[in-house]
Amino acid sequence: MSLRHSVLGLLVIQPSTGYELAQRFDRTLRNAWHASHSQIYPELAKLQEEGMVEVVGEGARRSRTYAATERGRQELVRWMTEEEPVRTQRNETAVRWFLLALVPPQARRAPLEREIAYTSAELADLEDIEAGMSAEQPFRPTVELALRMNAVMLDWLKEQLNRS
Amino acid sequence: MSLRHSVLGLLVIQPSTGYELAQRFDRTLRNAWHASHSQIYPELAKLQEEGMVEVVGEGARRSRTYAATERGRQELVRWMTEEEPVRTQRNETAVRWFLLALVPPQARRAPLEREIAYTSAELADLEDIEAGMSAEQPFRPTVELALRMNAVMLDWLKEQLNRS
DNA sequence: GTTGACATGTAACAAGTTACATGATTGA
DNA sequence: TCAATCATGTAACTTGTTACATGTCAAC
Repeated sequence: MSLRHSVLGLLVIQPSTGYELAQRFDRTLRNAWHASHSQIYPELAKLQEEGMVEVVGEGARRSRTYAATERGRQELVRWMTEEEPVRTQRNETAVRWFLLALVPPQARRAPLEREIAYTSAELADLEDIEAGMSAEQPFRPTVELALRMNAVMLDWLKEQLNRS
Repeated sequence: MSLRHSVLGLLVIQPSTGYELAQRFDRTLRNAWHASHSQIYPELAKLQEEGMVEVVGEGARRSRTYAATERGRQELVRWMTEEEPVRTQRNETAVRWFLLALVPPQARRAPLEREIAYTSAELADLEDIEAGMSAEQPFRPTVELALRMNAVMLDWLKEQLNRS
């Protein structure tokens, strides 16, 4: 269950409301983990009960801003250093790319062009994020990795298109 | 639900028993989708009921070999070309790499070395697979993509280690 | 004969999605 | 005042995991 450690990590980086966390999952963890608000709110309640997070502010529209506690920060480091990673992945896009060879060549163009459009947009997005980041930002390396991976993917997709 | 189309795809590539499918998920779809036998067997039963797969042979130990039917093949192509891809991903390894910056530099070496070991092994594996593949194999491009991505990841991990 | 891989299945539980529900605030 | 976005929550359902259960076959 990476949900709890993703939430914990996001809150260590920056205190947020549940609503903001849902957005941050979609923006900064897009290519790593997905969580919707219906999962986030109950998880925040559980984490609070366990003393891993606390409410540090209340705003408009009954919103509560949560932050990780010292205990939460320690739990995150423990998880990162001591717990054996679960290597199972779920990525429908990767499944589709793998199965591309099974689509007859004439029908391959459409899905390939769709994937090229998607990946180009992702790449452009990452370039914008990188451009707005100072060199010392602790998360810059993560963006750089995503950037390199997306560039490799886009190249590959274009090669596949040229061959069909 | 990519389970059904992953199963369908694997069976189009090569007829298999449920047991073999479980192994193929772990080998060839490692970085795309995971499924365990307790999910595969009921899914095969459902796919058979719907005429997407059929039993093409029975072997030792009450094993049944399934293959995709024409209907199954058509459904797979329909899914690949017409259905809007679900872009949500779940990848604990990616979450961990993202959160690396939150681990104090002194504690970062251990997880980084573990990830380097893991990624090197994956890369070596992929190189073996590629070496045993003829140039015309329809799935060679997929292996090449995985190879390039793993190379990028390994480079990145080594950079991170050098910086900490 | 016994260990390990092959082979299939179900049940209980946990995690994740979709749909339902409600209300506040902002800006056009 | 109306629509969009902010904001939180729960319920029903689907998907996925872990544990339980059983039996076959080959090699040592």
